[in-house]
Amino acid sequence: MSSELPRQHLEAWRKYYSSFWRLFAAIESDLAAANLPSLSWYDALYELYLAPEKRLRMSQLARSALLTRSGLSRLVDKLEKGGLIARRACPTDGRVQYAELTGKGVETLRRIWPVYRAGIAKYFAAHVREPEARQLAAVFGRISSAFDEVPPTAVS
Amino acid sequence: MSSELPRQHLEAWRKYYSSFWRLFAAIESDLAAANLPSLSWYDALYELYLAPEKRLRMSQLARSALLTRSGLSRLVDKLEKGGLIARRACPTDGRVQYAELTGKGVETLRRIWPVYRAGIAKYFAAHVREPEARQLAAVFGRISSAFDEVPPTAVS
DNA sequence: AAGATATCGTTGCCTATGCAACTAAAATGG
DNA sequence: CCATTTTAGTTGCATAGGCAACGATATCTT
Repeated sequence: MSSELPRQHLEAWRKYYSSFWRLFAAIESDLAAANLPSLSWYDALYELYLAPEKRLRMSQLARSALLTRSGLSRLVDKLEKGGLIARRACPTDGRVQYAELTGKGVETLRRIWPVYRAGIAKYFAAHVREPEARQLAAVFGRISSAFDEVPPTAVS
Repeated sequence: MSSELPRQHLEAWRKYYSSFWRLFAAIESDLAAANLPSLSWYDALYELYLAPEKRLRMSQLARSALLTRSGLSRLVDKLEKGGLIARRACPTDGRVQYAELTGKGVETLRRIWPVYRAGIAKYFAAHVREPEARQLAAVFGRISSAFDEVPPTAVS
């Protein structure tokens, strides 16, 4: 377990960390200014949009949308109240609920995207050259997928 | 205003975004497991640690710690209650308050750092080669500093 | 097949933090 | 030098989201 942390890496971390918060705040602020829902709504809707039949189990949507199950449950309440998704019972397992994207949900996604895209372009992409973008995708792909590895079964 | 968003850049954004949340959650979770304060405490304490005389005005600390002034005000309440900082009035301007790091604050910073560093190493640095780290620092430095530019004076 | 255990989603409760309104203290300007 | 405006920090109120406990259902064990 490398608790080693070279100077360059620490520097990279610090800039990564602070740039993220600033980017995030700037984009959220643009969305709010346009009277659009926040990124957490977008994330959940988009995951459903990508899913087969535009629906996912609650707990899987939670994972995809980077929330806990309880957090997701409440988010789904709001999305459902707004008519953006519908809860559907699973016919074969009485415990599971599906969240299914509605037409209105798709429409909302389409209203959010232009503003979100503009934010990504303005605050992020404008400062990243194409080869750098490829590199970032590669590096963060590795970092992210390390979390997907099978969790060590108790004592690994 | 390039609302243009090339494929590579979008891909980089998505991975950047999701890897950040996972990293952040993992590190926070490690800190909580070690009975240590969260990153927001660390960030504020560390900014004070770097500051001349280990103190900053509230509003400047807010900027540095990536919080709003109101959020910072409450954070400072807790840090003060824990004896990690002290509020000090400014002798020349009755409106300003300084937050000043105490010895106990420094000590807390030192208790947090090993766990934080291990998290950065394990979840982030382990997946980043040295030249990549340099590149990340450069790119995120550019992104971050774009936010420091003089704000456009009303109509720019 | 019945009891024990595990899993899924929801809910109670708590904390963090943002916005807008407020107070006090400067700064400005007439 | 008083009146207005600006600035710094704090506070009321609201929302987001986590943890742990719960109820319902499914799976496993004997």
